[in-house]
Amino acid sequence: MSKTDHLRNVPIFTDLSDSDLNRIASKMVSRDYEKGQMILLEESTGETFFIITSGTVKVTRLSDDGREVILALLGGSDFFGEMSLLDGEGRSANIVANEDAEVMTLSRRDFLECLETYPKIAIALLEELAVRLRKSDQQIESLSLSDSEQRIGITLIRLAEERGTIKRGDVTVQNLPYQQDIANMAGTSRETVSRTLKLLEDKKLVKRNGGDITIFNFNTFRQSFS
Amino acid sequence: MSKTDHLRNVPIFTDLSDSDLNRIASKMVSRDYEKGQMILLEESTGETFFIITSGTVKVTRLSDDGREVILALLGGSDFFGEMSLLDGEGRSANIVANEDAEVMTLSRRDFLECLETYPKIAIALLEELAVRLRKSDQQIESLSLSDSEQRIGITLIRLAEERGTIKRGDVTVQNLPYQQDIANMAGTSRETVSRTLKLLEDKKLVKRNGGDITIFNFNTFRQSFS
DNA sequence: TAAATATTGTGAGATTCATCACACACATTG
DNA sequence: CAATGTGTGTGATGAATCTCACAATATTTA
Repeated sequence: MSKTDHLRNVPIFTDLSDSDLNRIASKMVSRDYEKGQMILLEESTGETFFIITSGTVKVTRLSDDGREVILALLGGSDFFGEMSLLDGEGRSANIVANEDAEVMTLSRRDFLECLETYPKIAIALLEELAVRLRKSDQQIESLSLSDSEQRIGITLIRLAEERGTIKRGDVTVQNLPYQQDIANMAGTSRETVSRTLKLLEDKKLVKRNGGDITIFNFNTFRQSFS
Repeated sequence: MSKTDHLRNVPIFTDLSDSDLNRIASKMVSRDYEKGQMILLEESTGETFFIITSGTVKVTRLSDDGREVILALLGGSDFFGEMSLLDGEGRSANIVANEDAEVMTLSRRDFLECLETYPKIAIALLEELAVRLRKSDQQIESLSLSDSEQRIGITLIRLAEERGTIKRGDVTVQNLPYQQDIANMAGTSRETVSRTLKLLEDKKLVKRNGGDITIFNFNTFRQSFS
């Protein structure tokens, strides 16, 4: 797939004409990262905008004592790096390749120029940030009010909505993240994730199979956890 | 103060000329709310953009059983309502007047037209959303990793940064919110807030005086809580 | 395939914190 | 002033869940 084709799939660029896409694509540079490799470090100032063309990355914050919070898992056509380009602050999160990943990058100058030149991009980006903010708010609510079973349920829902496949009302997520990562997404401990997944399986709400999980009756499941 | 003057203080409008500000101001309508009055309800679709001209409001989410999470306290020159205008989703939070408040409103159509007409507004709004997203991420981290003392400390820092007055390195916040509201901001219980504030006072980190609180050595305080 | 490593499962004890219950302080109101 | 309301302080208790320790699988590597 060409650079231009990749761009077309990114929500904030979908409104552009082919020639505009080409113009932007010509300014972008590809980079590869191996699993586990750090793409962006918390301390560095953000100078680059990234679009993921393959693989997945995780967006994290780390505490002094090394504990990790996973803010998001991003995959193909998702983008990141825009925050510090926009507000000029240093990075607030780390980005790590969760599996081998390929990204396209745009420099700060070119990115900001895009925003000025194509107001549609700015507006589409506003929409995207609004969606992210909304998700963050939901997560803050769930961390504040829900017990660990609920939070883990909600985390499964997030995963299912992002990478699940539907089949007759059931949703299967292949290659569930490690329990430690689920714990870091749900704000709980790895052991609690282990016990809770077993509990959900005992309740016949989900079925595990190797690294995959199937959520039965996804709509019902979702309702009972939010 | 005239409508135009109010607009000038709002970060996303600061770059505009007086005549542009006047144009926008002419489309805005003032409204008053009494303490405790609901400004926006979770279920309604957002059709209005709001700028606060006086008073404060709280942005909350409610669980089924009535427990509340306070996502933000907003005051003069802050704005809200933009999220559902941008992504078209229904509102995700409630807005309540925390004390008597006066706001200026802009209709959906006029707001979106502003964005198209003045790309600078769109870019400034992007910056603002980036800042908010950053704060949300910090809060998610603190809810995930910190104990209640830390979370309450961080909440005090948020309050101090938004409405505190500095004096020789100490910061005083006048009219601290009720303990129940602090609890709802910090994701803990009212009783824990009571005990923790006493603890912080015993440690000589803060001093309470009526409804006011002084944080000694604010920079040190901030460092030890983040 | 065996060995080594990584991931998951599970019991038991320690700990934090929410909750309940009620006392106390302070202001407001009839 | 009594009476009522609203916010705060504080002990006791129990439940949720974190942590530690180690066993059981699964996966990768030699």
